[in-house]
Amino acid sequence: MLVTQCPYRAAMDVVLLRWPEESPRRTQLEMGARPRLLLVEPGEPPPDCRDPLEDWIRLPADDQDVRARLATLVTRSGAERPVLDDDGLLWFRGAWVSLSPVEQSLAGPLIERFGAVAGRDTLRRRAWPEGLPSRNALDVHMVRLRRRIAALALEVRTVRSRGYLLQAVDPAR
Amino acid sequence: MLVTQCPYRAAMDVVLLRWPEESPRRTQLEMGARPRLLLVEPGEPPPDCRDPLEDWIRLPADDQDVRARLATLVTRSGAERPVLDDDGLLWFRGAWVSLSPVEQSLAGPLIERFGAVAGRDTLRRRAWPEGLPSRNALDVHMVRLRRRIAALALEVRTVRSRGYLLQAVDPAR
DNA sequence: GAGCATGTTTCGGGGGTGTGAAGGGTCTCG
DNA sequence: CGAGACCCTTCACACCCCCGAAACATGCTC
Repeated sequence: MLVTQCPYRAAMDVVLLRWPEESPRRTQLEMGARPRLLLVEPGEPPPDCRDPLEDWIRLPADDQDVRARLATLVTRSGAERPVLDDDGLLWFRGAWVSLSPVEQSLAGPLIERFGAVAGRDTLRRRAWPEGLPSRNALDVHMVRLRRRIAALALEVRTVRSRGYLLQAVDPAR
Repeated sequence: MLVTQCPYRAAMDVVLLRWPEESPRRTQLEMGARPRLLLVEPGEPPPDCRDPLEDWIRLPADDQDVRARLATLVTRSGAERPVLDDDGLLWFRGAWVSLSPVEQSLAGPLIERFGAVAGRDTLRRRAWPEGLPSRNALDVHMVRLRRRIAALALEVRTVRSRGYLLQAVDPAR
């Protein structure tokens, strides 16, 4: 039996932490691309937030204000998808890798169905409309694509006898 | 040669507007991709900000808090770019190096497309409209340009069979 | 002459793609 | 329970082409 998972992309939970007390944890969360809201102690200078997945609010704060900022972070974290630009660069969270022509063809359907399964047939037809060159060409190119996108914290997971699924690497793991 | 001033690219101004009074203007600014900070009147519910170029703050607010949010928006909007001045000096983050004529021609397209790929053909035509002197003249000059701009923490990255991409060196690496 | 800008040659590294082969994991059928 | 079929992963290799970089040559300017 397969692991039953939420079939749509669940927005990631926002982590609340105190500023500046918990600053080490902030760095750690940034590495994992986890959305976070810094609660700034009265009198302390506010942090320098460059990451769109980070926000802060001055204490004491309105409850509705905190909720509004949390909602924004949830929206932003759930909306982020990889993008393949016209120059063959795959962008994700501000970083990029360059893809070879075949890899671009494969990445297309995977990105369109980001978080859901793209069938092997779909991928085959997109990369080789004239027919597959050899029996395992798709598999080999998938290995190569996997290795590349690992640098962006993306992964391709196999769904046996169905196809492949592109998703962000779970930072908790 | 006299350098009179640093030609910093003016960071795009952040527009301050009152919320919810000036809500029509907000839409207008969003269309124009202008960064903006909404000043939320006491008691009013905060806006739903999805755009990374938008932020809000509850009134009354600390002066340092407003400045911090403005600074964040400036950073996000004014992705700072290198500038090539009329004297052949390439400026970036307050420092400069001087470029030879050919290097200036090459730097032009790279700066215009800062962060994206500039095609080899584009670069060739810009530097040698009459035709490339030899097979790998472009490569050689690119090596020389690379060496120079390294002092500014800039780098040219190759995108194989497509062209070159100019970007700031990632300090995390 | 010293130093710089530019062009040219040459060697070598490494990417992009296809192919064969070995091997592991899972399911099914006897 | 074991054998085999099926699906997928991974490695190693071959081939071609793109590009990097050093070294050298030439001409120009101060």
